[in-house]
Amino acid sequence: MFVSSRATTLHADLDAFYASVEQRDKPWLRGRPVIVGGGVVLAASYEAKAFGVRTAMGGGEARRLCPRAVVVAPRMSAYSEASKAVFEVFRDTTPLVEGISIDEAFLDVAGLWRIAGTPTEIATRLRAEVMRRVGLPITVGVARTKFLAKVASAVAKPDGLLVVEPEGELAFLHPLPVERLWGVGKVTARKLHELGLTTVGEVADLSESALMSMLGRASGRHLHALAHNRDPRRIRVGVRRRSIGSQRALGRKPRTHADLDATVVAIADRLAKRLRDGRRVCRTVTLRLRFDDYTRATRSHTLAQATDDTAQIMAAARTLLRTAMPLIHDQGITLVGLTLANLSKDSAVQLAFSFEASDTSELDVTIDGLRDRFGSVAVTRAVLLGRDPGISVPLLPD
DNA sequence: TCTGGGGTCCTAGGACCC
DNA sequence: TCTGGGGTCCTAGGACCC
Repeated sequence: MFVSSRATTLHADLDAFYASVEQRDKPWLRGRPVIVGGGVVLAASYEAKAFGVRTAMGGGEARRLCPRAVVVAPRMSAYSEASKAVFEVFRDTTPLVEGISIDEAFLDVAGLWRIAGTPTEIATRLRAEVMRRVGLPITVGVARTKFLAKVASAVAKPDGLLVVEPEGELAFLHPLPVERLWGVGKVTARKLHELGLTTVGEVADLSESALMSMLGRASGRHLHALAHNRDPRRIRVGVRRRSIGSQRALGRKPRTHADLDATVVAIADRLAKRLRDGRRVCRTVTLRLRFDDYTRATRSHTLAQATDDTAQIMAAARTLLRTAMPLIHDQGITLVGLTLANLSKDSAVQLAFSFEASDTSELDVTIDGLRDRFGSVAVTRAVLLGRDPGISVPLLPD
């Protein structure tokens, strides 16, 4: 696989995104500590972060750390509009944009040298354009791999630009704390600390098999690769969502089955609409519950046929809720949610047929027969079996 | 200080098929 | 008759990310 030998991958990440939008739209908030969201912190301005306020922190602790902070309610539509405007700037820079979330993306600028200059020049211009056109500060990391570009932007925050040239990769990466590795959260960090490992360089000194036995096959392999800055992933455009979900926190008030059922029905209705808006169908419906001791449970059901029908999704969700009721009787329930997964395009209601044909003309006849019955039929795979058992000749590429 | 809402990917066991 | 290995799908749970 081709991997650029130069630093041509950009990771662009808006700074304290929600809080920056609030400060942009409300000038009196500029220069002051701002917290978006009341129950938990959805975003904190850098003035608030200076007091130790962090995303996902409980609201009470945040206010204790920074009593002067202005707490504002989230305005999701404003953020989504700002995000769209920023992504327009991204796509005006290069068509190779891979969005990761509402406020960050990878950009591949490898082919732009002649028309747009060096990656550093492109990144500098990108930051200025986002500020000029959308009024928001953004940090850009530039490196040879996606992973390192993301680390670079995290290190350069806020309102910064950091280019890691190929010669300086490991010297940059190895002194950093293990928490900088993608995929190292609280649990993995604790495991590594218990083994006396605190820096990326110390992880890089371990063999892959040692890491695999400590952390499991996939994460061991993954961390070993990242610690050596091996990350062959290319930038991909147009990646489709694999699931959609919605959930509702309920507080600690006791809920009856009827309350929960009504909530599940409302969520199923919303999700089915989103599914149809996105021209997708789902096969798997998952009910998720959270209890007052913060343990969780899920119950899922996979339908025989993909659907976007509200009634069908609702019925599956209500059945799951009934099967989960024994769990609910014992404990208070504080959250209920649904996830729709196994998504495909709604036009791709797929039927699989298997039949034998002794030659291609017989195959054609059979396919014509299917077309008569089902309208359009796309043949996605056919295998012609030879006379000798065990030999198969692919008729069409997969 | 008690904790939102949106996602992704991995693991492991069991059922089932060849 | 006994034994087996591989592959796929489904379900439940968990870690992680923004």
